[in-house]
Amino acid sequence: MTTQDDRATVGAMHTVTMSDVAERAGVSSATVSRVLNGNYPVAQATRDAVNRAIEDLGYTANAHARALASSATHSVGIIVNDLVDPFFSYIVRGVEQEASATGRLCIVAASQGDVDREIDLIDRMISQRTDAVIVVGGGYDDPRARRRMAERARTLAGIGSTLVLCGRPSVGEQAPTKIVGYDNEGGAFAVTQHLIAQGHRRILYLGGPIGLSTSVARLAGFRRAMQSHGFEVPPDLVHQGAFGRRFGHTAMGEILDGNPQITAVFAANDLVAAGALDAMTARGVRVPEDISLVGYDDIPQSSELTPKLTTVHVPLEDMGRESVRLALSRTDDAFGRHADGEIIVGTRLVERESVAAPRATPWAPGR
Amino acid sequence: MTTQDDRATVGAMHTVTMSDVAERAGVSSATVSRVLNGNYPVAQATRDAVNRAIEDLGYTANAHARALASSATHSVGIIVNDLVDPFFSYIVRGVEQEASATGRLCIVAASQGDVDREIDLIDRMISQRTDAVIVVGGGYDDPRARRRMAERARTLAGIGSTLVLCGRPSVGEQAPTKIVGYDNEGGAFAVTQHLIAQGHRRILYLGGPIGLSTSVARLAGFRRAMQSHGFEVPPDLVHQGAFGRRFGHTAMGEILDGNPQITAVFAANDLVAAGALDAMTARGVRVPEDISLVGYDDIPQSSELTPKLTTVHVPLEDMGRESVRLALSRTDDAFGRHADGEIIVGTRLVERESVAAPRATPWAPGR
DNA sequence: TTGAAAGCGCTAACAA
DNA sequence: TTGTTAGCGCTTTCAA
Repeated sequence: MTTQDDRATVGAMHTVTMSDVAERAGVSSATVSRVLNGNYPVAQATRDAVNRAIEDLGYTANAHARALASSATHSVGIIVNDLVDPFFSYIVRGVEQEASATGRLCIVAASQGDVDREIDLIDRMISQRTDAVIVVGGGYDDPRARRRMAERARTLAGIGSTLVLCGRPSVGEQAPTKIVGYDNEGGAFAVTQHLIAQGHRRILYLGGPIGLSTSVARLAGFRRAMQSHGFEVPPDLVHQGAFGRRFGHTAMGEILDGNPQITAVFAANDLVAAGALDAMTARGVRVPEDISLVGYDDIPQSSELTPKLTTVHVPLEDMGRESVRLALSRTDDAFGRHADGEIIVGTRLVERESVAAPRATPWAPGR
Repeated sequence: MTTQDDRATVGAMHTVTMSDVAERAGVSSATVSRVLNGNYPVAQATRDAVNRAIEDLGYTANAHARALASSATHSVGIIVNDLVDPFFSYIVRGVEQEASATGRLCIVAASQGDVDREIDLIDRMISQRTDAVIVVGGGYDDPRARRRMAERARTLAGIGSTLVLCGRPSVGEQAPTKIVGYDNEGGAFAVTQHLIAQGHRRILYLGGPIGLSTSVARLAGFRRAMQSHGFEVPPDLVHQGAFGRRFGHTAMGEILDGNPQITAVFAANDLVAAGALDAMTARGVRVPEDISLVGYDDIPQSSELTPKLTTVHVPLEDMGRESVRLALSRTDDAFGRHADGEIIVGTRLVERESVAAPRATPWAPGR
């Protein structure tokens, strides 16, 4: 009577299908489908019989057959650089939450920042016919990459899906994408202003891959703020490279050893800031007494550093959630004005403990 | 000639299928399938024609139709508590790497520690017919949960898939699962030994959900080490609760304020250790001068704390990779002894800076 | 309220 | 080397 017994009875292992259930319940498979989906009236007695058969047989519907017949996959795809980087993992968490709240499964893949791999992954998601494919994080402004991306956007639109660019700039007006972004340049402008207001003039800009859209925008905001106050940005005070903690640590160490005469550091993201902080602490540089430090993104760890990091808050999890909401909202452009396919989430300066007024004389190595 | 033009020509949007490609290339769809899969010889000229048609039409194979016809999904499923917790995200990263190295996509879902939800997610993965479903992290020793899990394992085995328990204890000898684990109890024993060897006697055990297998094993190792030296473990020096940073912070704070007269803390994992460290630092407790601290897992952040944390290294990413390898290795038990369905990865004590000999008189609040 | 039957888009014998 | 032909397991008209 139990599942196990029945299985044993069956003998040769044969995947249980809907018609097995139908046979056992003495109905047609169409009826089984109806009780499973609950979208058509079925007599209570029939329903019970079917459910009992399902239970007895340990039947689990085949999602692929279902997808093929109904062309509804109940899944979303998401592509990130790296699954352990908090920037991405918080966004993934948001996506997963919203997906699962709407009964969808989440296919996630890591591109490791490789453009070709990213395109390849999108193609695989297209194969999966996911309801949306969400590409996260900055991209490089390569015309070829944009073109390929735009092509994918069209293909996806063609199959009733949506390409969402989350935290990544548009790939062209023509491409049918939706966008969830935030004002990178503005946020950078704001933190820089904050530093300037405290009296800082020689500020080091540290980190971020050269050419990555996110880097470009943050650096631009930094530059604009400096220039709007008539301050120069000497080339030796702009050190780009990467977004990781290790980069922050190494680069900051080298720079400090070169006696840069700076009073503040603008790290391109919080991870870089954390690394830079390590390097400073290791050299006896006090933050913020000797040198002030700001980051970007406000990943939760930032408030757990010593000192707590002043940074720009970006609602990562929300961005993830909004990405799937936006993708799923069928803005029927066929009828009149379509709802905007773009969401710009708010960003704000979070003042904590890593910024103070500059010292009279900048910190110098060799105590 | 271009993709776009052709699409425009088609008129009403109709998903491009294999027979569209076949027609355009003037061959049968079987031939298209052959060039796509490259598993049968196809004349070069034919191959070229087909590829051109694919290109022209912007054809992307439907993975569901493929899965249905071939019963091969090229996907693996993974279920974790929380995607942003480094313990899990490193394992997910390992799984994703290995999956994608073998041409598979990765379906990931978060259970938020909810047992029912976990079972539900497994069922959804079964629906997807993933090549493996990997369940990560400690479980509660609930007979009902074990039974349900064992049932799923059987179902999965029945469809040629595998349930992998990664960092989670067996659900019974009978259940056809594979296991990737590590010696939780032994690791806990080892760090505790280390603390004892330094001279510590009053050691606080902090964190870990009560009853969660991982917690249980770590606490057991702690107890065994203490007892093997004839030391008591007073009930007020065992504070369980959760695995998060916040718990570590709050609980440690309260305990310190109660003047516990301890010389060391064994945090159930690194996150708890990090939180406890914050609480200590905030109260002017110096680690390790006043109180020593150890953690568990060796998440990368641990070596970035101040002081760097002494902890037990667990190869999280490897565990993820091994989980999919193990699941995919078709150990044909039909023919003789099957390879062991269990991998126990090595664990080791990592001595860093957070442990020292105890002070003559234990730290007490109120400076 | 239920059943019959025609696909969904692809793979895999089996023939040719 | 290629085509024909059955399905894979489900949904969804269309009838009854």
